[in-house]
Amino acid sequence: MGEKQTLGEVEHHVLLATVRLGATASYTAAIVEELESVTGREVAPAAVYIALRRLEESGLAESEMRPPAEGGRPRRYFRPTAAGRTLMAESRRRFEALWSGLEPGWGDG
Amino acid sequence: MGEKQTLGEVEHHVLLATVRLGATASYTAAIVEELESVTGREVAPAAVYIALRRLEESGLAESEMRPPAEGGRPRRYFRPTAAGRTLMAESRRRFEALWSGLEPGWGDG
DNA sequence: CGACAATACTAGCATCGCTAGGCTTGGGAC
DNA sequence: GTCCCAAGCCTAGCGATGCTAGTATTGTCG
Repeated sequence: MGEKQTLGEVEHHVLLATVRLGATASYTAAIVEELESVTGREVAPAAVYIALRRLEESGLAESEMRPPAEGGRPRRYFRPTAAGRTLMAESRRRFEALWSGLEPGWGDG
Repeated sequence: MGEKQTLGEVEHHVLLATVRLGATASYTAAIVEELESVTGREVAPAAVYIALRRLEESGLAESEMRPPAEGGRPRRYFRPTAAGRTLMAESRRRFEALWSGLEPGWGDG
């Protein structure tokens, strides 16, 4: 049923951030910070959180509540499933195929 | 104000196809064929057409009806505006930043 | 204890992705 | 010419995604 074929841009970014951060650091606020620092674009925590939950619904990510090692209130940590990783890789392959032959900076002026 | 900040995956693909095809070949059916041959993924002509029209509404693409050089009924030819090219380049930069440090095939297994 | 800060979470709307069609028109058969 | 067909344009409308504006919960510190 919920066989998704495409990832939205934010969904894709958010999944990539969970990979970059790893299992011990990928909760909402850290993902927001990672995305802003790597891409330079602001993103609302709720947008990230909702994207993650909807990805979980469609089987592309999974999560668990867990108190951080340093102590403090429990957070929800996310990571992509195998299906999520496959879809990310396919999406990347499609973009690279379309970009190939186009100079990286051709649209800048 | 229609100041778009992000491109959907299909929107982005479709804009890239218009660039690849150039001004004399970028009408709906040709774009569909280009996308399928380059990305290997099927896409409906109407999905492409609607994406292009919505991009035009938000100032990221422009179009005109024109009979093809070979003769035949007029077609609508599309191309990205400067704003569209800028947004494509920014979106690409964000993806590459997030991908950097991750092997291209890490999600394949 | 009470206030504060961090974080999870929800509601709801605008935009995007897609399917299932209908409409128009050039060109060929006759 | 006129009838037909295929190419290709275009629309309606629904589910998925992106985002804003919040509320709820719970550690920690004074």
